[in-house]
Amino acid sequence: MKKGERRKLELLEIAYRLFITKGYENTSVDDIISEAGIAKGTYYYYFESKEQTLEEVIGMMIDKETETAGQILDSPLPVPQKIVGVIASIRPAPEESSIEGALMQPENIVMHQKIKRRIIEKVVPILTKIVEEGIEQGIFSCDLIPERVRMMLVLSNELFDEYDFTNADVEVFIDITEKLLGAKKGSMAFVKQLIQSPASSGTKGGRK
Amino acid sequence: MKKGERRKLELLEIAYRLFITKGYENTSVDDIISEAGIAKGTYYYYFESKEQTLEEVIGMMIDKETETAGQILDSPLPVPQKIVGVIASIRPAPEESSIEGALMQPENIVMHQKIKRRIIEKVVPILTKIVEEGIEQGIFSCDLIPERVRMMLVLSNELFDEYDFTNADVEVFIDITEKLLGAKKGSMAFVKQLIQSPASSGTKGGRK
DNA sequence: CTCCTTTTCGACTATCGGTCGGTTTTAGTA
DNA sequence: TACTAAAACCGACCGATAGTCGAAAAGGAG
Repeated sequence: MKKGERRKLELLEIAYRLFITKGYENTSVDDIISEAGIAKGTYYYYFESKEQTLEEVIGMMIDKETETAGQILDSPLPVPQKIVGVIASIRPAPEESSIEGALMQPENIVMHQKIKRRIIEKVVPILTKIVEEGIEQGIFSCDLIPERVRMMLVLSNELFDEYDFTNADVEVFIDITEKLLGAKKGSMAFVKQLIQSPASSGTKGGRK
Repeated sequence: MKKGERRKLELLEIAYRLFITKGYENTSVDDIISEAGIAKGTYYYYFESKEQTLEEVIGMMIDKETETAGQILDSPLPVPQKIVGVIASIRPAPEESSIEGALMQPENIVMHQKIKRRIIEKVVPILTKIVEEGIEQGIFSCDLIPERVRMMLVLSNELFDEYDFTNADVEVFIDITEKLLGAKKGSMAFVKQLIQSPASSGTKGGRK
């Protein structure tokens, strides 16, 4: 049936917006249904629980955030750019920065954490293929690729999700990436241009 | 006054135990007070909120988990062993594995995450000093030490907190650590002996 | 004893996630 | 068109839970 699916999508979008602006914990089911103009029963006709709604909202976000990564894999870009592109694609887009800002508020750790985990899981195979491509081209040289790729992703997530990361962090991250993949020293240095350290442009300093 | 502090500590210990066994979300304030044999009002005389109780419980756990790290710093162990010791110290002790097991249940992500963050923040300066010691001895060679140390901790936390990590993960982690600190290849290989991969001894395979 | 502070009490409130029995809409079918 | 079964919807109600509050003990210090 069509009707039902449209309604569910509508609810999902309302939930998405509310979860992100107010935080998951601070959004009540009543908030969602009053905004949608439906009754409690209707909500629970579409969702088993509030938690399941969160899970589906997260699914939506992940699909949105990872589809770019897939496109990059099939693009004709040079391998190092592909890697940067993929890592950048799972970072907040400029126009969504306010969203991601909200994502990091303390009341959203749950959602944030779940998203990160699932994104990594989905991106590892993509990045693995890219690295293998780089190895064939003689740019990289390493074994245990999925494991290495996973660590890269864990690091980039953990570091760049912070409120502020320093230029030194970026420096070290590039260094690790090169050594991790057995790339030539400096071959990833161009990343520095692409990543804006919030600490270097802002007035407030200090970690965390 | 003495009376009050003892009571608070008592409550904190009950909360600690319940949070860990049942999970933070699944532990009600009523659970805590009924176990302590006090009234609701008394609980809120000592704590502003349930959330603040969690914060204080976490503080306790962190003090306990990081005091070992401090002792290792001042011990006469060789530098590589010190590093392994520190990293191991912020991992679940064998006799506490059931506790940490509960820590990783889905209902405890919040607590778990908060703990990890704060432990890393506290351990970075300690590990930094150890690495500096290693540099003086010519074992390591690198700059930007706090940043590198932080990444090591982020990785070890993220990897070894998983339900299962493979031998390949350990392999790569060792490789990264050596390259990160500019250590000689193989100088950290002895770590392998110390870390038991749950995937290698268990029957169930597959990541996550 | 009196006065003040610390500690304790428990009934009460507000909110929230979730349930349930029943009603209306929709869409297919005779 | 009339009937029917399924899909969609409703909202009163429930149980649990975090947090409040005014008052009552408990415990000194003078």
